[in-house]
Parts: sequence; C-alpha cells; structure tokens
Amino acid sequence: MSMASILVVEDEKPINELLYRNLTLVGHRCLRAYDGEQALGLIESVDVDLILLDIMLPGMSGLDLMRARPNADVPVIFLTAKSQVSDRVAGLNLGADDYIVKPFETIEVIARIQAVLRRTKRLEDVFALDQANVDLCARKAYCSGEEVELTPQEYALLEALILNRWGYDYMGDTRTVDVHVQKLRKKLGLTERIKTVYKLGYRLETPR
Amino acid sequence: MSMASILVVEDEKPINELLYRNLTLVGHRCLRAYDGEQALGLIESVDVDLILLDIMLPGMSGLDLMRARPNADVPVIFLTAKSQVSDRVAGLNLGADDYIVKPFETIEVIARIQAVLRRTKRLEDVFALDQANVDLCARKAYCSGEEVELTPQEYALLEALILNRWGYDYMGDTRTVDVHVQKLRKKLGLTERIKTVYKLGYRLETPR
DNA sequence: AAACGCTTTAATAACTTCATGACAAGTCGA
DNA sequence: TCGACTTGTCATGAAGTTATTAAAGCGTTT
Repeated sequence: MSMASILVVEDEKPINELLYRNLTLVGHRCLRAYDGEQALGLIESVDVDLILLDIMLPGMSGLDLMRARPNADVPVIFLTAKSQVSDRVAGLNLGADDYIVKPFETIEVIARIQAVLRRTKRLEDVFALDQANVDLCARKAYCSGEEVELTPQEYALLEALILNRWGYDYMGDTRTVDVHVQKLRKKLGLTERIKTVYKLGYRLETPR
Repeated sequence: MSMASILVVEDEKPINELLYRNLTLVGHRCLRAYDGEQALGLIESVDVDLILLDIMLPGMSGLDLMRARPNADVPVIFLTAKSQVSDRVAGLNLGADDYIVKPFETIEVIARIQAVLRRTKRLEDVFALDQANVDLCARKAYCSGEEVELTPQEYALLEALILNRWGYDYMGDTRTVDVHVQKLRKKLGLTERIKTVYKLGYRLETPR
C-alpha cells in the first residue's frame, strides 16, 4: 500500500483524531483542518493527494469548499452525516470521487481511499518547488500555474538538477552553463532555489 | 454527460432490466449479462468502459469474475446485497472502484458511475478541440461541422497526436512529417493547437 | 497510357536556439 | 581590504530546425 498525503477536513475533534490516527497507522501522511478556511490554506500551500471532507462545517461548508478549491483535480471523498440520496447525488455530481455516510467504519474508509488513489495516483511524477512545477512525463514546466516554454537545453539542465540535484560542470568552458542556469531561475522563479556552489556547480535546494 | 459502454452483470432479471433502462436513458450504451461466464465472453469481445457487478451469481461469483477478468483496468463497481463491512472492504481491496449495497437508488448508481468514469476517463470516442472533431471509431474528422477528408497518413498522424499526445520523430528523415503536420493543421484549423516542440516533435495542446 | 490522389523530396524562407565574449558583480582567502 | 578568480548578465551571429511551397515519384483507377 502506497503512501499519500491526505487532508482530513472535519470539525468534530474525536472523529478528526480517529481518522488521523488510523490513516497515519496505515502509512499515510495525514494533514488536518477543522474548517473550510483552514483547509483552503492547506490546499494552497501543501501538496495533497486526497481530501476527506465533511459537509457540515462551521462557516464555509464542505460543498462550498468543494466549489472553491483551487486544485480541482485533487480527489475528494465526502464523509458526512447527510445521508439522503439527494445529498449523496449532489455531492458526487459536484465532482467528488466517493461519498461515505456517517457513522462510518474506519476500515471501509481506508479501503475506499485506496480505491480512489488507485485511479488517481497520477502516473506522472510531478516535481514541485515553490511556485514551480515540472511534469517530468509530459516534459512540461509551470510557474505559478502558467506553462513555461523550455528549450531542450534548459529542460535537460532542469532534469539534471531535479534528478541528480546537481547542475553540471560539463558543457563548455565559457559562460554557457551560467546563461542557462540564469534562464531557468528566471523562467521558473527559482532564483533562490538553484544555489550556486562556488567552484563546483549548481544544486537544487529543496526544503526538508 | 458523456456516453460510455457499461456492462451490467446481474442475474435477477428485474434489477438487470431496471439498470438497463435507466442507464440507456441517461445516454449510456448498456450491455447485459446474467452470469459470470457470459460476462467474461462480453468483456473479451466488446470494448467495455465500466462493469456493474453483482456478487452472488449462479456459477462463477462476482468476486471470481473480478479476479479472472482479463482487461483488469476496466473499472468495476460492485452492486450487491452483501452488505457487511467485511464484504465491502474485500470487494474494494480486490480492486473495485466502488461498492454499492442493495437496495440501491438508481440515481445514486448513475452518479457513482459518473464519478468513476470521470477518473478513468474512458469516455471519449469522440475527440473535440476547438472547431475540430474526430470520431475515432468511424475514422472521420470534422472541422466546424463539415466533414474533412483525411488521407491515411494524415489520419495516422492525427490519431498518434490524440492518443499519445505526441507526434512522431519516426517517419523519414526529410521534411515529410512537417508537410503532413501542416496539412492537418490547415484541414482542421489546429494551427495553434498542434504545437511544435523544438527538437522533439509535435504535441497536441488540449486545454486543462 | 493518361489521369488521379497520396506521399516524398527538394529548395528556400523563416525562425529558434545557444555558445560566445565582453563586462559587471560577487566570492574567497590572505 | 585587496586582488585573483568565479559567477551573473547581456547582446549577437552562426548553426541548426521547422515552415512553406512546388514539383517529382508511385501506385491505382479509368
């Protein structure tokens, strides 16, 4: 079973706790929010693979969050006491991947999370750093959501940095490398992240 | 809502009928089987986008079929009276995409089918981009509603672009490809959409 | 065998990329 | 802090890639 980052949005502390403990137990990284605003903040700043979403929340409801969430392709499973068929259909038609009614069995929640992740788990590995995103399969790069065109040389350098975490010393003896590094830094907003290592080359500085 | 081929595997005739009628009603193509063997035969011969699968069937059970089915990436939704948590978890862990307990509400079944199809995206036989439409089954292309005649070569290129999203580097070492690309762009009004990727080939740029 | 439609080739125009070198700015160690 | 050396920045032209067009192969049909 593979690990994923799962955001639990649930205002009732005991339930939130319960899910947190069990998801962590089976190897997922679990983030928690107690209302919609907090959840939004997390979605925007952290990479989340799946959202477990209560509907009845203080302030912004789960449905509101569903509509407002920026990263719309992150899968969502509703987990709620609203059990009417109409509620379930509404939730699913809003784009949710599953709809689980409380009271739930933790083990089923975990199985359903797995089922969704199986489908969702993008085969592409995307590398993300600050506002920069690189889809290594599609060979595309984005800065703040906008696609950025990269020349073959730039892309090769970027890939080298991501994979080996080192920019090359090879390639010419003039200012060639520097120029490409410069362009990458500019295009992807990674001025600070692509670190110059005096006398050695360049390194991609990833947090953690 | 887009159309998909859905196989209903259900031995109880009234239920099978009910599902058939309603799925057809919302625009899906619906195939029916009354036992596992029959279902297997269908899966092997016809292109199915999703399987609605009962568990308790005469002869081979739904779980058996799940294990035995050849095309293992076709999504499966169990639809069964076996309602124990352990049954549900077992079904999901067998690779099912959802698990619906009888008695069900047809409208919820349809919503859940949509939710799964959204993820598996097996629902495109017709590819549409701007004013261009391509019917991959019929091998026909349209631009602004008008049918456009494509030569075999042009069609092959178009299909390659749609399916792999990548145009080829193969095919000759002269300017052959360019010429065909150019013709496609012109015939389908996709000048901007078929993007040239310097040094690599061509890519079909679909929004979102 | 001529006409036709499709594919490839060829020639040239238009465009993109990238190494380069000049100079500015930054880094290091004594 | 100073000087030597390394890295950043920029404009530029040569080399290389793609676009465009016309015309030459080629296999089928008439």
